[in-house]
Order: sequence, then structure tokens, then C-alpha cells
Amino acid sequence: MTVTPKTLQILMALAEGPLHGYGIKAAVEDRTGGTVTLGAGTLYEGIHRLLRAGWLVEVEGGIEDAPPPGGPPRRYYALTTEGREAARQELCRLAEVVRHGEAQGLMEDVS
Amino acid sequence: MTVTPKTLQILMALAEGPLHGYGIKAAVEDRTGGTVTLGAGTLYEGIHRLLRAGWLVEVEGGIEDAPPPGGPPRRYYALTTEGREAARQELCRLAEVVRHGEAQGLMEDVS
DNA sequence: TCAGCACTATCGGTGACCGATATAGTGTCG
DNA sequence: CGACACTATATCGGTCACCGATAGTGCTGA
Repeated sequence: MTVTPKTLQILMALAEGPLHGYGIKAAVEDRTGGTVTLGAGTLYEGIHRLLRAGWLVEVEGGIEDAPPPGGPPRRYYALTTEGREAARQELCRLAEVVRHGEAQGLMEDVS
Repeated sequence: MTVTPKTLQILMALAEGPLHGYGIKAAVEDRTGGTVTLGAGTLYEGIHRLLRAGWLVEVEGGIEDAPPPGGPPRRYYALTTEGREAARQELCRLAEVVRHGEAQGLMEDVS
């Protein structure tokens, strides 16, 4: 499985606990301050891909939180150990890229 | 222009000085220890895309370095100020993603 | 009653990416 | 000498992540 930037965002959104699809979308856009968005296609197709990879599992709603469902039933997803590990590896790879950029002086402002 | 991971690698490879296409490919694979590779299509199409965006310019070979050309003439490319700035922004964005991952405890090993 | 919201889902199109292929000069090994 | 590997640029067909539009549904508030 390839870990694309968008799928990494999905994994990271789920790292703090199970969420439903729409909640993932909201969490990603919230945490990144709107710089990263998820189209509906990307979101649900991404979830299915992650399910097939065994990095996500569908779980029961748990505490059945506040907002009234209304419409199709919410589907909750949780990160598996494999999913967490995949996210960790990708983050380490990204950290190395950033480190290289710093070493090259690429991150200094063009003052 | 969207800055994909591969195009960021191209920009970073050129941050240390002008290079020709094949040299970019070699530099990227070298620096990432082989974890990031560039297919021929990605490489040359990516270069053309970056040229159109004004983030790269074609330059003269300069010092006409060691290895004998042999075959098609080498084409050298250099990073523009805009290209450098684009790389910087993307690196900052990535750094923030990594920072988030650290804050979530996602980067600790599964000991 | 009608609008709007929350939510899941699919579809067609775009474009990044890949590997194969073409072309071509040079060096090397048997 | 011939076969091969290497450097180097470029294009082509295919795949797949991604996007926005569209659809459908049930609740709430005006």
C-alpha cells in the first residue's frame, strides 16, 4: 500500500479515537486550518482502501455521542495496530525530508 | 500549482545547484537512500511542468563537468526564486504535519 | 411545507505517476 | 568485431488517487 498525503491525514485524524467519515473530513480540515481538504470521493474511497489494507476497522458507535444521526447511519472507523505503524513510518519518512530541507537552508526566509 | 511529493524532491535536488534530468534522478535516489525513486515519465514530465510554472529555468551547462556526454546533449536546470519559495512553503507545511504527529504520540515505537 | 443540514455513497473526468519503448553515442569485455 | 551496459532525453499507454457534482435520506427549524 502506498501512503498518500491525504490517506496519512485520515490515519492521523483517527489516531485520537474512532470517528465516522464526515467527522474525519471535519477533523482534517480543522487540524490543518483548512490547508488540507478532503473531497467526498477521496474520503470514502480512501476509507475503503484503508479497510482493504487492514489499517482501519469498522466499529460500533460506542458512546453514541450527541449529534442526532438523521439520515444514513453513521459508520465509525478505528485505527488498527498496522495502521498506526504505517502512519508512524510515513511520518518518520516525512521528518527526514524536512530534516534534509533544513540542512540545505531551504527553510530560511528569503529576507 | 500543486506541489506533489515527487516534485518537491526535484526542487530539493536542485536547491544545491543546477543539474541535468538524469542527474536529478540520481540525486534524489541517492539522498533518500533509494526510498524515493523517479520514473522516466515522472522525471521529464515533472521538469516540463515546473518549467511552465516558472519554478525552474533551463541554463547553460556551466563548467561542462567531467562525464562525457555521449548521446543526447545534457539539459541543465536551475531553481528560480519562486521555485525555492514554493519548496520552502511545502517543507514548512510538512514540518507542521510531522509536529502534529509527534504531539499525538504517533512517532513512538510500538514497544 | 419547505429549506437546510448531516451523512454516506457513486460517477466521470483530470492529472501525477509508472514502466516500457525508442533513440543514440561511448566504453568495455570477451 | 560484436554484444552489452551505461548515460541521457523523450514519449506513450495505462493505472489510480483525487476532485466536484450529484443523489438520496431523515431530522430540525422557520
